[in-house]
Amino acid sequence: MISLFLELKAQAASILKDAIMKAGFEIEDSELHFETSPHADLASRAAFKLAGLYKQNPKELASRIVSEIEIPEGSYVGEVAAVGPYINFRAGRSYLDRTVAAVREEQEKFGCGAPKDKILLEHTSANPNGPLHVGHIRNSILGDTLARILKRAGYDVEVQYYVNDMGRQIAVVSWACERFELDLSKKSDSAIADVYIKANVELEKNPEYVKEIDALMEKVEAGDVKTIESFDEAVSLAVAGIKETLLRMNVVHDEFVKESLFLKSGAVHDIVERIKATGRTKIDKGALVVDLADYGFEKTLVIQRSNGTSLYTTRDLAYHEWKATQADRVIDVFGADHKLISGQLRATLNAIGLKEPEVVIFEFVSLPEGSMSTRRGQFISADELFDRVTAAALDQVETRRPETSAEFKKEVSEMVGMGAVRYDIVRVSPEKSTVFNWKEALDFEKQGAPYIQYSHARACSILEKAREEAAWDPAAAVSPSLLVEDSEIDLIKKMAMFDSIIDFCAQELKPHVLAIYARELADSFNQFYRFVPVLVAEDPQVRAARLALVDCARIVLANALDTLGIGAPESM
RNA sequence: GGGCUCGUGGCUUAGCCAGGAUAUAGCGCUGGGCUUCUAACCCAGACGUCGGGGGUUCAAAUCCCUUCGAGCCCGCCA
Repeated sequence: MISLFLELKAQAASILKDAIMKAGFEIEDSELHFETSPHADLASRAAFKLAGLYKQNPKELASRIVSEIEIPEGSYVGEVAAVGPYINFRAGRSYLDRTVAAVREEQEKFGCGAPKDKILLEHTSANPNGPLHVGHIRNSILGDTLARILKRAGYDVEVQYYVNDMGRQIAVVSWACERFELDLSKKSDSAIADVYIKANVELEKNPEYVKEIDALMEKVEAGDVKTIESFDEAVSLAVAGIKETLLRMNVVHDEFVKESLFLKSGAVHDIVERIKATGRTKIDKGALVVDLADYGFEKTLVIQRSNGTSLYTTRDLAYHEWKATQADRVIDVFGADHKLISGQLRATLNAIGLKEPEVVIFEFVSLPEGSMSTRRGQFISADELFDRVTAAALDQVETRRPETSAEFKKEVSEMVGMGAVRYDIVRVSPEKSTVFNWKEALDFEKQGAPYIQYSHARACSILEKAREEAAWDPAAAVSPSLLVEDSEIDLIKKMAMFDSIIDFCAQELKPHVLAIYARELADSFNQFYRFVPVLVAEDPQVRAARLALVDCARIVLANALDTLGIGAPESM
């Protein structure tokens, strides 16, 4: 079904356009300039535009246009008024009633769009040389939330993690596993990081070891079975740990695709030949480089080392070629350090006539002492963050709900803690760089995930009580028109926005907008909760309508939380 | 040195691409509210040269120029 809010906007546009024509002016649809505003459900600045075109006073134009307004029977538009140069539209009763009905009908499907194209989304793809750290999870959370938004918007989304199983860093890991003992009493990715860090210290001290690393890489590229096996072993250990961390975050990948696949299949060789065929390549100090000057890149892109081996970039080109055949759209979530290389990757793909990925870039998360680095052992692991956050959440549950079972406390603290982490990261727009701070990460006394979850739990609690009193049937017919309090109307209007928010986020690839919406929705519900009694409402019809509204709020809050990948506890 | 991104009350942050109504919200601060459906809540208040300077425009946080500050990139690493 079509989005309620977008339908309201479409109806407002048509009404406004008719009135403008009747007033004797002409205007393009794109010049109606609708916006949401605190003064109206929809406000048009069209009078400003016409004032410029017809050299007249915008205030007078607005009131003249409004005097020509005719609202058709059954329209979602309730009233239109000129306030200064603005033309303000207010949604009518049918819009509110229709919203309540739609949420009750569609339940967990509310906000879902019509089926759309296939999208292949890649995110996280951290090197398997250690555990995920707090920088990586910005990628995971952004990517996973995006995937959830796109799915709800109607896209057929497949999510992939691209596993570097043959780069230089993995050669170092493999070399490290031979040289140092793995402490397998630890989580496997953390054990890998330990030896990887040691190996890097060793390599710094004795640069001649670099030759051993080079030799390993050449062997892998040549298909040496034993070396490949030892790489695989190390990679599997790291990936197993990474998967555990992702699972705890509620981040889902459909497929883990290994880089080496594209070398084995010959795809890397083939794509190098095709790039050569464009005449853009040349040999620079023995290495094969691509000239992308006409795409605005000063520096050439190296796609083959002087010893003939491939690079990450080369294999990534082959991976992207394959992805292009798998889906209508390809989306990559990368850190800011990939800005240049992803631009060069896109240019190269374009040069050989392949579909380019849409790249979502997020800026860095650093520590007060500087940027994070697995190699130098300077990072805070995601696991440590999760442990400390859920422990802090458990403290809260223990003081707030001492009477509950240990199992309940554990479950709720996991939901609240992980929700807090996800929300904290997704609420900030990706182009903002951030500095990680423990005090802030462990602080629940702010309008974050727990606030939204709490609103959901409150709604559930009311419904549970109503059920206990055997006085509520969720499917019973009600009259939404009885919902006339300001806070009721605000809440309904906020719920009606959900599908257009999903739509916007999917179009702009901006998950933080949904995070903000979810908080505003919780705000609206909490205000309703504070000012409007539900269970003790005197009129049974009003009580039934309000229970239906609480149920609607529960549904939309749950849908919003689900799209953010955050658990929705029924009690907390 | 060159490129990209960011700079909004003490702190965090929305709005900027598609310029317009008193600049968004949270934390913190001040004051108030649980005999009423979970107070992880609600209400009220104080706090702002939208980094600085110039320009375009009837109108600039938003567009253009310039300058300062921070982050990232400019590897035969990924």
